[in-house]
Amino acid sequence: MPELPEVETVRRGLQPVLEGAVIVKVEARRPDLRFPFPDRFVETLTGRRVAALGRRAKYLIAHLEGGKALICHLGMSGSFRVETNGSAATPGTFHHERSKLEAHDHVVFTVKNGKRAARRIVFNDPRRFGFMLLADEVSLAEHPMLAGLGVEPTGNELSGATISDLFRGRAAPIKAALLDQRLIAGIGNIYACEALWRAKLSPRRPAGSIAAKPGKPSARAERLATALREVIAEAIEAGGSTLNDHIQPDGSLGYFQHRFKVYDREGEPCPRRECNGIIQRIVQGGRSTFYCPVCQR
DNA sequence: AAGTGAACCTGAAGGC
DNA sequence: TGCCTTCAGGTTCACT
Repeated sequence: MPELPEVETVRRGLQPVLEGAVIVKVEARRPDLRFPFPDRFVETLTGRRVAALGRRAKYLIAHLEGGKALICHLGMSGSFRVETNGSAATPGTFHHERSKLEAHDHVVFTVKNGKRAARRIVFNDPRRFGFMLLADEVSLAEHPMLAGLGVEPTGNELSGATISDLFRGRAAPIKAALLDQRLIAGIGNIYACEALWRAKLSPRRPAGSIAAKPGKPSARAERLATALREVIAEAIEAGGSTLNDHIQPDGSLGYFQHRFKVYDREGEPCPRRECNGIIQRIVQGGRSTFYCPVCQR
């Protein structure tokens, strides 16, 4: 389920565990995820200290001392959990046996941070659409997975003018354009639907139809930019609020419960006040789209 | 070139 | 109970 907000929540959860820690052990428990693990995957990571944990769109990037970086994607079903290793009252009692590994636990990192007990960080991914790759820090931005990514929908990078320029001349439905990572990077199926509802824009509308002439403002593009920034920011905030000491009580990270306005609400009344519409489900590009045909134009 | 649909893989849920 | 179909928050590739 990871879109940008979930990945950012995972990043914030792992950051205090990983940053400054040394990866003392790596286990790849199968030869591949979506892609084969790169050559010398385990050897390259073992013994390296994590300098920083970053994110680009839906990619997690662990910057390692020594010039390498680990690029992770969670795919559809990937998640990390940090093993708490018993009670906090008995530090240093880390157990090395793999007694608690579960189905689809594909990668196990053991990290040691200063005097604290070693901890295991486990990557679980039933569908194996996730992947882990290695890159050189100096050419990270040119890595094939990152080079073509579009603008980040966080902060102030994404403006109405930017969307107007990106969408101008495009005949594809605006919903499809939002999912195109080469334009805006990090929007997934849920937040595309949610943002379009907030902006009162029909997902069927051609993307180019909200663009203004170059240099002119577009009220629709401005609405969409604001909706995207807000829905992403609120989701990150909600995710962060679920983190207790950066680790959820069950040890898992990143997946928060959120009540969506239209996503997965086919047949329910539109939650917008003074709108009498009923949420519809349509299929665009093979993916479900949920929207209100009354207030979204 | 841009747009659409299938493919990758497993598990959950619903219909019969 | 069990078998079948459909669907799932992502990306890539092949085809029109």
